[in-house]
Amino acid sequence: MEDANLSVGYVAKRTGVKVSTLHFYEQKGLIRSWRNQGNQRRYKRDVLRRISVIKAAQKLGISLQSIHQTFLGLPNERTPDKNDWAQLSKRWQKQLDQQINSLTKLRDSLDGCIGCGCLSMQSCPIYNPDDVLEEEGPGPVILGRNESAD
Amino acid sequence: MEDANLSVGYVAKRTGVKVSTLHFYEQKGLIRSWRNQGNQRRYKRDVLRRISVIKAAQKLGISLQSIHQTFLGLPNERTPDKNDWAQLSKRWQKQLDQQINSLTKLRDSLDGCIGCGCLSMQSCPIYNPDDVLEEEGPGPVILGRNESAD
DNA sequence: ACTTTACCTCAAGTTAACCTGAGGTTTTAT
DNA sequence: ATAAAACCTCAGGTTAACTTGAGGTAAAGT
Repeated sequence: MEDANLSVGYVAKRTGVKVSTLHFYEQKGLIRSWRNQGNQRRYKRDVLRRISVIKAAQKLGISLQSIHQTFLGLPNERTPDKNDWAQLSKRWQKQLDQQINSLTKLRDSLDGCIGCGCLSMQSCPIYNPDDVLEEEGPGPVILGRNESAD
Repeated sequence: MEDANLSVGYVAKRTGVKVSTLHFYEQKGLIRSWRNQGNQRRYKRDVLRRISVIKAAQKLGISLQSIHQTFLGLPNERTPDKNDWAQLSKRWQKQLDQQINSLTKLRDSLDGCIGCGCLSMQSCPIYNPDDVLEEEGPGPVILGRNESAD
């Protein structure tokens, strides 16, 4: 009953993803399996959690790539325990916080900004909620009072 | 000075998108242009706002498709005015609100949930922050106290 | 006038995240 | 002992949102 060997079909049903997706994830290094006599995949139970974590992370807009990166922090030898997962959770919470923050700013400025006459690609909080000004270009051009901007 | 005819290059520089992207958007019906003598694209000034709105919406995770849909609400004959844009803004604010809500729930339940023993594909708030239970399948299977779930 | 620079079109390539199908083997159910 | 259901591999397809490139015209700078 420990470390049962689950079939793809079972895992697929349990997690709601397609078998092909499991193949895909395996190929991407996100999950692992061993093979039985007849070359069929078998999984440990922790694959279920892995997959649910993948799904969760995807909801946050995190790419498989970066999920993969994060998973590198998990132990390979032993089955990850609560602490291991909790750490991932922490990481993603930060990301989540930032995302919520960005979106909140965006929302708060949306009405005032999108409807106003000052929409600027370079300086508008809508376009640049937080962060990155576009690098290139001969200096910021502001849509503004100086030009009609509709 | 009204309804100036802007070139692709100018629009590209102003908005920070590539010329090819403008072609692409036009082909998708998101922006419009007319041609000059030499068959070159010319834009009205409102294209700038359109593009910034596209960018904004994309930050919200809204697809071009649905942006296109929303844009259908804009007047085609006349240049959209503040009211027109404000209405779009309203729509997206709702979506934003929901998104923020989802993410917040997700964040709040993340630590408690991902680290616990009850992670369930079907019922866990991580996996289903708000909404949709997976349709298919012979009834929800819960990872839980009944089975070791790591 | 001449040479860059900017545009144009159309076809094809790119990345992410999967899905589909063909052709063949293993398990499982009866 | 079979037939059906589940697997396997590998190649190629799909969608979104663009980007790149080839081959050629137009506009701008000097």
